[in-house]
Amino acid sequence: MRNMKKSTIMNTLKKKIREHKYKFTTQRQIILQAFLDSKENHMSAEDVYEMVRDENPDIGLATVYRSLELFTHLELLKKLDFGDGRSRYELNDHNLSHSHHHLICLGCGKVTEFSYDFLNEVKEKIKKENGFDIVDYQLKFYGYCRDCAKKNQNL
Amino acid sequence: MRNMKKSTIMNTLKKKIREHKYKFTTQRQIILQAFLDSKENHMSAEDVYEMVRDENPDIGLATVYRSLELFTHLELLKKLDFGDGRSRYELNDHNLSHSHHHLICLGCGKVTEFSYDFLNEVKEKIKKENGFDIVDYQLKFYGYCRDCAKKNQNL
DNA sequence: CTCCTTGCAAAACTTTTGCAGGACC
DNA sequence: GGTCCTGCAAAAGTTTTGCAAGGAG
Repeated sequence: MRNMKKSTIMNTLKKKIREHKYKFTTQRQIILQAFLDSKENHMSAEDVYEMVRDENPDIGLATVYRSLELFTHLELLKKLDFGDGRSRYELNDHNLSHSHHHLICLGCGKVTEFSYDFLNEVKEKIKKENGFDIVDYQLKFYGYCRDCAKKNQNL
Repeated sequence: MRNMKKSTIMNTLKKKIREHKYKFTTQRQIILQAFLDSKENHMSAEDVYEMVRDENPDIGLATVYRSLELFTHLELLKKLDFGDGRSRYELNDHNLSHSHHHLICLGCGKVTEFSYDFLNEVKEKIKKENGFDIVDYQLKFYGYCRDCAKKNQNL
């Protein structure tokens, strides 16, 4: 998905919203556009609100929250938690078996992405042992990034 | 750790608190005891507060929050997030390579625990590729438990 | 005795909600 | 035109903080 043209992605998102009988409003489009344009991959509601105000200063924070909730429900976004007291969101690339995970630095708080496929082998095991059907999963690693590991050595 | 006598565990926790030059106050002991006694493995601050008031009605909610933060910092507890808007805590059994993960049911919200070791193989890879030193990790699976999967079929 | 810790109350934040007006299809 | 959606403001809920009094070592 990251390789596609932004306008193509927007059309896909638009289609998904309409398929579910929701309206593709200006506000919803602007919010989705923010995710396509942002360099920050993990935006909080407040981050989105600020980006979106540049485009349309009249938009309300409640609308941002309502849209993020809707988009998460429609699986256009994934809701993440990095333990900093607010929820964060990223575009959902619908690639379950090749999804990425997050390396969260305990020193500087930086979040890096990391690819590693392991779901399929575990999925079967969990189904058999627990009778639990996995739809999605989240894997977070906590530790120290290169820079912070270096700083720790100097203490 | 789950197999040890509670009093032995409490002594270990006490020792750890004192090692770090913090005081082992009555309130801190009562809060830790709540974790040892609770049948609920994943307590929110409010859950802890309610358990603890039975023992000492004068304890303040702020004290609970401050203690949970301290214990997490000392790695006596692990802070978890199941996406229900409040943080939850569990005893940290310091068994990184045999740690457990959580199966969160999207139907009924029930959280089940699940053991699966896979850290060691990934740890090296991440160190080499990203220069990132892993200290801890959290793995959550979202899906449908046996009961809810059955209900879904009947729709 | 000296700090660290606590309780209380207030504050700070994030997120949710009610409602009247507006926009989409 | 009917219904869904938005903005505003207020509310709700969780977590944090300031401060004076109290307790542990």
